[in-house]
Order: sequence, then structure tokens, then C-alpha cells
Amino acid sequence: MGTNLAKVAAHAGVSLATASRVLNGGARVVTASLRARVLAAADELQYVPNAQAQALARASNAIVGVLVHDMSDPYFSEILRGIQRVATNANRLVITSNSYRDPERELEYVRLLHAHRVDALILAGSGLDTLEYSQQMAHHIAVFTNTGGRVVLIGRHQIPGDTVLPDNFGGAYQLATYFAQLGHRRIGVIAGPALLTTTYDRLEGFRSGLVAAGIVLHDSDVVTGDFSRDSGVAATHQLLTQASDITAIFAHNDVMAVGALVALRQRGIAVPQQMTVAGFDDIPVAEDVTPALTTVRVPMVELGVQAMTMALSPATEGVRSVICATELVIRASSGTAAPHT
Amino acid sequence: MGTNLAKVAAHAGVSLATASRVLNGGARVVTASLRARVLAAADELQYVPNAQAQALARASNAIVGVLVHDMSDPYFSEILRGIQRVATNANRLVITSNSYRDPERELEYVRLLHAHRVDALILAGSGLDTLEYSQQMAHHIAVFTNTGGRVVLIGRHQIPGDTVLPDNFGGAYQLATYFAQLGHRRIGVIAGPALLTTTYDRLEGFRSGLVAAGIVLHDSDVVTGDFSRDSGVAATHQLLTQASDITAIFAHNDVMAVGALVALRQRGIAVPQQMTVAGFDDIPVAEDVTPALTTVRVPMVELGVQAMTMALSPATEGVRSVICATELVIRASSGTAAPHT
DNA sequence: ACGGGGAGTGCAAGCGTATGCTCATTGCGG
DNA sequence: CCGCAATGAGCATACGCTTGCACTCCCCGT
Repeated sequence: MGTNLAKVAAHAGVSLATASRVLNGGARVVTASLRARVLAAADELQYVPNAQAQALARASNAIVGVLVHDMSDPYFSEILRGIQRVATNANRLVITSNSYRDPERELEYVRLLHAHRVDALILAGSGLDTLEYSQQMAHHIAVFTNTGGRVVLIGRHQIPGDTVLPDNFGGAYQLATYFAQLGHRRIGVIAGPALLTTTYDRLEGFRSGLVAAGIVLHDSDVVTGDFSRDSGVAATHQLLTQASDITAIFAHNDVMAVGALVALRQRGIAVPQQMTVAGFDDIPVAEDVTPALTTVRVPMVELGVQAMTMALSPATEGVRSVICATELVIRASSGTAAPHT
Repeated sequence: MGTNLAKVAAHAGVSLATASRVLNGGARVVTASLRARVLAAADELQYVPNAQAQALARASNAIVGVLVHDMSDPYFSEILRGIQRVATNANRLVITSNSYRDPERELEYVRLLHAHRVDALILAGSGLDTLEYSQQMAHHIAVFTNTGGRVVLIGRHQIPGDTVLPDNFGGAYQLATYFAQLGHRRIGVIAGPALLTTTYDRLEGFRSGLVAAGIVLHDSDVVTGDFSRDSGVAATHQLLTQASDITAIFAHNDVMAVGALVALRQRGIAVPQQMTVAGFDDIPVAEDVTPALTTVRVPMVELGVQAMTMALSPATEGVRSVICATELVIRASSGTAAPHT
């Protein structure tokens, strides 16, 4: 059934070793005539090398594992695009897995990718900020690293390792400053899941920016979503009910901000005349919704590129860390504070 | 460095075979006390099995390869979601690769996944309808199948194999009928890449529907895009320039339809009052743009589920084929034909 | 009490490939 | 014309694991 190197060698009338050297040993120590015979045999027998066996024999397999929360989420698909770009150039295969933010599944996947002896592991998406999770993950990662694996984290984690992270705090701070300038005094926030470091950073950056402008962010004006569009819709309705005099809404990602726009349209509230809305990330559709979304741009592709580049470079002594700047992008969904009713 | 089974066995004071049976041989033929010793040793030594070696020894590795055009495209991320769902339940790892519609890269990936001896291969996205490509791909696929691999195609291909495909023709036909009922007589089409079977089917289905209503679709009213938002924008401008009296636009996917909305807004053309717009697929954002997009729903997740299910089921004698129905979804972007100027 | 049977272990042979080392061959200088 | 270096090919082992088969106990039936 399967053609293997042995058959190719036999067919070409050479030894296994010679066939192997012809097919992948870059060093040209093989006579041209034999070389040709082997290549012909391989072609004729439709030989496809067994990557598993190669990896076993070589103890390296040119595979990088990537773990994302959800690759349907534009945030992650853009990161993946960056990762893939570098990986392709470096001739690496990428295995992508979705954890769907389930800690257990995440741990399981790390183990699985480790089992497949990936050369490197990229964890995209911020980590869960619970002690138990962090410890377990750190432990698994350590075991992986001890056997020569490389690890890169995208987003802030409690786990030690090379990291590339967007300036969530700074971006949120900028946005808060901008909101204050527009005259908004009471602002609703649709936050991400409670335990994510991303949520924490975006929330605290925003809060700090407001404080600097003398504005207080009430805890009751912060509702939690799960980064999905539907949760954005629900959170907006909740905000409008329990804090009807807010004049602006900051959603922790664009997807939820789109949900906010939908909810506001359902209620007949005009954006930006009656309500300012801003998101975070600047995913591709942000400029295509109506009104176009004011947001904080995160260089997602760049995050992926940086991460993969680090993953491919040899390990260094200490941990490295790259910070990618974020940038306020003002579009049509934000405006001066509506006069009080 | 790496802990392997041998070390675990030695540490537990048992043979390699026994350790292996404890760690994965489901059959409980091992004494409880030994079993415990092995498990303890494995835990203590932080043993992680080498999946490569297991695959080699077992001749099967529980991996399924998936090849998509571009997983940032919502169409494919939804399909992947369906694939992943089934794969996870069946305890299969999924390797995803992007071909970016490059035939050469596509062939290369098939070879690469074959090399990794994936149990099954899912090709998502319609094939390029050129003879050379089809033959080469069919050849590679045949080699793969001969060694026991399973193959499933999503979308119509010239390549023999189990297939799951959306009813592109029927959906486009329905849309044409609907457009005719609204009174549109001259319609612009933003088509997909010329050689894709999907493009062919959506175009011919639409044309047939119009013909049935006594309407002719001029070839010059069909411009080609590449399924990206920007190409939708460009194509729309082109249409408006060269066929200014069209009253409706049908884009071959929602992403390009969104581009059309953007272009129309730029020109100050009201949708649907002055121009009807419809897309295809019903991606998640279709209902969030303004106006909400009329489109043809393709059950993308279902496509993925069906494909993976087929991939996991044993091969049958002939090729199987599942057709997933499409459905017209009427939203705010379509309306009765605008009166002639 | 002895033989047969069954359950539990261990031995060893692969799975497909890479590669260090040995061996044969050739060509050249002395 | 002989011996040596260089060059190219092959043998055999290693990679980490699974599994058929043989072997050893121990228990039970007769």
C-alpha cells in the first residue's frame, strides 16, 4: 500500500541510505547517475515521505502550534494572518486550535501540541487571571520548555515567557481622554469577560484616563459581555435601563460595539447625535458599519508577525517582550455629548 | 532531556510493554498495583507521550487536515467552526492551512498534509476550473486515497470524491426571481473569480432565474471581483460608470456586497430607494450593516459538520454527495425598482 | 496431588527515516 | 607500479512507541 523509502531504494537499486540522502540530504555527495535513478524511482512510485518518521529520526518537525480563543473572531483571524505569513516564509506548518476560552480545553490542547512535539507554541489571547489556571498552565509550559520547546504569548499572562502585547492600557487611556474632551461625563462600559487580563487592562486604562480628566467611572456603569455581538446587544440594553443618562458607551471590542449599535438602532437612539459609541481593535468591518466605528486600532497582523518571529528565533536567556502601540481611530460613531434631557 | 516511555517503565520497575498498556491500552489487563506504579512514575517524570512515535507505530494519528482559501473570510471561519465541532467530539486534531486561492500552494499543502499522514483531508472552497489544476489535484488526491486516506470536498470540484455542496444555483435562481418580482429589469452582478465553480454556479443560477422571468443579463453588466470587500467597492464604481441605469446589484458574496454598500454611500445613492443590493452566504455581519443585507443564506456551519462527519465515516464504494439547501433572506437592502431617471 | 487453563508480563520485532561510521573504489603523486 | 588520500556508497543503529507471541505463575477442577 504505502510506498516507503525502502521500496524506492529497491526500485532504484541503491541502498536505503543513499535514497535518503538523495531525497533530502542537501549535501550533494551522491553521484549524478544514482541521484537520477532515485529521483525517477521516487517519482514513479509516487513516494511521499512520512513526516512522522522524519520527525522521529530528526527530533524536529517544523511545526508550530497556535492556540487561539476563537478563530472566527476577526481579532484572532487577523493575528493568524500575521502568523501564517511568517510561518510560510520560514517553511513551517501551523496547527491552529480553538480553546473557546475554556481553561480546561486550553490546558488539554497545550498537552496535545506538546505531544506532537511542535517546535514552538504560540498562545494568542490574554490569559485567565486565576491563580489555579495560571499555575497549571505555567507548569505545563515549563515542562514543554524543558524539552526544548519555544513558547510565545500574545497578550498579558501571568505565565513566564516571551511576550508580545498590545498597549491596551494606553489605547483605552487615549480613548478616555478623547471622550472627556467631547464633554461626556457619564459613560457606560461593556467590558470583556471578568478574568481576562485584556479586560483588566482596557478597563483600568480607561478608568485612569477618565480620572485624569476628573471623571469618575461608576462600577455600576460597567457591565460584562463575552466579546460576542449578541452580548453587546444585551449589555447595551442593560446599560440603557440601569443608567439612562449615559451619553457614551465604550465596548471592549469592536464586535460588541457593533452589537451596541444594533441595540441603539432598535431603541431609536441616534448615533452619534444622542449617543457616542466606541470599540476596540479596529477589525475590518469597523469602518463598514453605520455609523463607521470610532475605535482603538490594535495592529493585529503585526502582533502575529512579531509572535511568530520570536517563536522562530532561538531562545534567549531572559524573557523578551515586545509592545505594539495602539492608536485612536476617530470615525463617525463619536461626537460631542448630547445635552441632558 | 525528554522523558520517554522507557524511563517511565524503568522508574516504575516494569517493562516497556506494561507501561505502554497502562498509559493507553484501554484493555484493563494490568494489575492494579502495577498500574498505579506506572501512573505515579509517569506523573512524577512529567511524561508526555510522543504522538509522532505513536502514529508511526499505530499507523493512524487522529489528525484531519483542512485546506481553506482564507480563514479570515467569515465564510470559511463558519465552516471551520462546524468542522471543529465534530472533530472535537471525535477527539481529532485539526490542522488548518490557507491556500489563499493559489493553486500551487494548494497542491503543496495537500502534499504536506499527506506527508503528515493525516487520516482525512477536507478541501473547503470550490476548485479552480482549469484542466491542468484539476488533473494535478485529482492525481495527488488519488495517491493519497490509495494509501488509505479519506477525502471530502466542500463545494463543487472536478475532482472525484465525497462532496458536500451548497445549492448555489438554486439560491441564485431564487434571488433572481425575487429581483424580477421587485420590478428590476437591468441588474449588475459582482461576480467571484472567473475560474471558480462557485462563481459559475451562482452566475448561471442567477441568469437562469432572470431568463425565466424574461430578463436578459448582459455580459457587460457582470464585473469580476475577488470576494474581498475592496474589490466590491471597485466593482461597484465600475458598474455605475459603465451601466448607469441598473437598479439592482447582486454580489456573489456578502463581503463584496458590503463593499458595494460602501461605494454607494460614497456616491450618495440611497439603498434600497435608489438601488437594491443583495449578497450571498449570510455571514454574521450581514444583518449588522446598514441597511441590513438581503442575501442567500448558506448553512456554513452545517457544511462543515457534514464534511467532517463524512470524513470520519468509513469510505464507501462510490462517491457520496450531500447537498445543503440555501435560502433567500430578505432584509432592508432590497426594494422595488427605482423609477427611471 | 497433578495437569490444564487463564490471566498478567515481558520479549522482541517492527513502524519509516536519518546518519555516524566503516568499507570499497578511484585517482593521483611519488 | 605501489601506496595513500579522497570520495562515494552501504551497514547498522537509533528515534519512541505498539503489539503479537511466548512465557510464567497461580488457581481450580478432577
